[in-house]
Amino acid sequence: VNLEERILRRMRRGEGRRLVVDENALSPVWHPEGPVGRGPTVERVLDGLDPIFEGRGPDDVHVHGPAGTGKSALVTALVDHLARHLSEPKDTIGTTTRAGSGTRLAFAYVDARAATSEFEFYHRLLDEFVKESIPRRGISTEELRDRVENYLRSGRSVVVAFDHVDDAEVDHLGDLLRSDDLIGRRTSWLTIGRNHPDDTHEELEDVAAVSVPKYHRAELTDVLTNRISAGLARDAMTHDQIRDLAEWADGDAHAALAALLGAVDAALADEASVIEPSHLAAGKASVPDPCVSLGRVLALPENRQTVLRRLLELTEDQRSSVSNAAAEIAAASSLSESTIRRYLYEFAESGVVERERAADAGGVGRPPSRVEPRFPTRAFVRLASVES
DNA sequence: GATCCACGGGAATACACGGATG
DNA sequence: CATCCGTGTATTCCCGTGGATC
Repeated sequence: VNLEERILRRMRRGEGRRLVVDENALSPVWHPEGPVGRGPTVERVLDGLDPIFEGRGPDDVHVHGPAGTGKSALVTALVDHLARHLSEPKDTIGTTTRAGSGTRLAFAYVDARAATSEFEFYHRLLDEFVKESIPRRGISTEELRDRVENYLRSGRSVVVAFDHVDDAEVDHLGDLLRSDDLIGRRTSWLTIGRNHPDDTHEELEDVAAVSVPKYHRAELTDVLTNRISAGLARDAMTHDQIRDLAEWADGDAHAALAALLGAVDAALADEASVIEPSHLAAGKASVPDPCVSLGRVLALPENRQTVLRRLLELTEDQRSSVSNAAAEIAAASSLSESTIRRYLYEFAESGVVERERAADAGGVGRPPSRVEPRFPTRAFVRLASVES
């Protein structure tokens, strides 16, 4: 047997085995540089931002629409491109102003899921504006705020895209939008959320709203086809399967991608080279019906993600009460049982898990509640597998 | 020495149920 | 019968402490 043949044989084997070409392309929390479709929506957002093209700060805009409609994808791509074309290179803080260059613009994208405190918010903002790295310890929130103001002092205008405003509890959002100080005056907000502005924060009431419609089945099929041709081996999925997935997801791209990744996970566990119907079914089953977005779960601190991962390893039985689950998890964790219990209640509060009143076992006292995950389980395990 | 925030623990409150009380 | 009480859990709320980092 000659070398050529040996190599060809290896290649064939490798090809058969390689179901996934680029897992990133399949991830529900990854956004392509150029979103598929959504052209008219982009236009309407740009209409709202139009003054920036004349060097003025625009009025606030709120983009809203149901889950999985590509809001984040659209806005991240937009901010990215705008920054590339319209903003000046990042400055160091003390840099003196160039005279006579008109209003200077800067853009920032902040995810409320990650920036949960005022501190995190300003930190992220500075990170977007300024070249030098900002310390995370030993510096006060006030100090950060002052630095932001300082940055704005030289007449800059900034456009801040603030994503997921109604999804986490951002009580400081109100203060920010209403604030009368330099930050309030020189900042144009591009907020993104599920709800119509009237139902989100009172500060958003008069803001121009752009609504993003749900994907039609054909559009979602296109989105999926794009992702799949980039992420999976050729012919790993049939066109019918893709259509079926799009129909099942009912316009929710997030759910579709989460199920897809779940299906891929199942196929890999099977060492299969194509997605079988059973894999697709397993993928769908790994996305519960009321289901929080993967982005929210992955934005949780590492310790909590670990707890969630352990939770998924428990049997039905072990999840039959909060205390029970907490005890089981604590056994294999460095965290105390009481902390884990608190986490579980927090998860329930934010919808990441659901507490279901157990069919009462006739015991004395308040009946326990079973713990059910409400996030895409297989996709989560795949994406969160940052081993320690 | 300063800062933020994750941990951990415990107090307060809610709920379920059976039984006693009016 | 309606209400209250006691007991045992479940759940929520709150806050001091200390780690890690600047």
